[in-house]
Amino acid sequence: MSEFHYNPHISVDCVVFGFDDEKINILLIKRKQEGENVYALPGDLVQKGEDLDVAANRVLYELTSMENLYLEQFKTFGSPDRTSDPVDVEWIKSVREHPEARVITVAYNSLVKTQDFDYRPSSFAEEVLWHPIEKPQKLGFDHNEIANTGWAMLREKIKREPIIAFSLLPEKFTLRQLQTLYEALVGQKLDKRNFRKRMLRNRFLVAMNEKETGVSHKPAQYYRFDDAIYKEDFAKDQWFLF
Amino acid sequence: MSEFHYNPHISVDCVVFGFDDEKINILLIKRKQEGENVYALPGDLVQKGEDLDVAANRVLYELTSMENLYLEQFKTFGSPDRTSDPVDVEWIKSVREHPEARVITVAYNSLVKTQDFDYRPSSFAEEVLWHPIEKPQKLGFDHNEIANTGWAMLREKIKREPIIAFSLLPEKFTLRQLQTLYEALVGQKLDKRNFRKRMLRNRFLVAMNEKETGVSHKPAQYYRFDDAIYKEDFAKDQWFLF
DNA sequence: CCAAAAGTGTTAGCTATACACCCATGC
DNA sequence: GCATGGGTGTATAGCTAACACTTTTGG
Repeated sequence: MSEFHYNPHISVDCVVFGFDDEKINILLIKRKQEGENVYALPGDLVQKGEDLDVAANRVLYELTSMENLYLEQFKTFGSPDRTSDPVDVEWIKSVREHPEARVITVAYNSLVKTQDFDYRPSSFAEEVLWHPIEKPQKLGFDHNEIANTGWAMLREKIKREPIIAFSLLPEKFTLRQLQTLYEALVGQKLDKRNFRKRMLRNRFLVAMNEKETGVSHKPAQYYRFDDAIYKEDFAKDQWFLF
Repeated sequence: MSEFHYNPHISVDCVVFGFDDEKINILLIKRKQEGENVYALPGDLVQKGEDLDVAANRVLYELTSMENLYLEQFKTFGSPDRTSDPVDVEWIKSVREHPEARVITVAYNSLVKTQDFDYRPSSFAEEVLWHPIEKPQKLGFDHNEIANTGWAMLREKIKREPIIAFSLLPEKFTLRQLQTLYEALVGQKLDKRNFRKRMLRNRFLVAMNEKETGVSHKPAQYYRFDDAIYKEDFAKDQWFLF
């Protein structure tokens, strides 16, 4: 594949986190490379004249077939020696037209439900996988640094805008689901009664006329997230939980 | 000046805020350009193989002679049409070797005391000035967007790490000075008694054996910021004010 | 009837906010 | 002695955190 229409100096990398109703995972690819198993973040060069946000979506699509997720830029990594590991250097030589070029990379974050997206490796990705974030995994290039920074910044952001969390739940959800999600995000257990008290103060959380069925215990109330009420109450800045 | 050693696609822009003991200002340059007075952020292309953080410091130095300030990257701007205003296009043609190249720019933030730095225009800067942030000022390129984003992100950061604020005060300072600074940062007046109560809970704020002199009112107690106590008390995450 | 998760209230300590007067100094 | 900004306390309302038992369902 010719690369004449790529900007040899600028790449994007995508740090996609996925909630599987239990824990948070990170989306990785396995590179096609002789005799080595190298995991990395999905990322590649930007095209000439291509908007960065557009590039992030394209690159993720080309490698994983995932599309229509909300990617947000969080940091640009540009130290000249970010690609110095011999294994990485060899790989760059095999795929890049200007392997010697110094590349800065603009990193993007996303947070999705794993089950909302099908994925399938293509281009230089041999495999695509969701890797649990609690389990350490060595990545190529400086991708460990990028992924760790991305996770830290995403958590900071959720503290400021917890609304993000609701996008990870189904239309109707129970308070237990919401609490499990919050616990995965903050990385610690929370008190059930206090969690409910605080959460239910938020008017945008509305009880539905529906309960769980088919569970072998007291069925839980379903709630939904009301976007209109949310906007009304929090036009400006206010926040409760955290 | 030849540009063969510059990377034609990557630039840095510096959004430097300065506190003058009263209000917050932003550092601007006036470009040397025929018949137009164009204000802009200090910024320029990155050199080949140059670390981004290094480039930000170099560029700021070359344009303003300011050095040794702490610049922190906050966002990268890369829409293909960020430089479309005819006045900007003309200017680019006059100084760049590859005027047609699409440039993404990595933006850096800083927050300093205005009186700590001498400045003097050089390179393509005709003038360097501190501009009060309350007064709107049209800037070249997409620099208004960059400056506004930088200000918003700096304020967010100070909420999370208010320690930054102390770097803007002299070694010894009064609580009134501290309060004036906080009011400039949050953009609103605060209650004097409550401010003092909360602030003085912080052990790292230590009273000195010294008071103001030569003022025609009750002289104020001087305080200093104790870095060791700060680190001890807040090794992790805790914060009070805000 | 047993297991499993849902659902529910109270208390104590702390934090935020609102608010008004006396004090020390220079001129 | 007067103008100026420094410095101080209290009361109230709201929030956080800790903690244990009853309810509803399926099997």
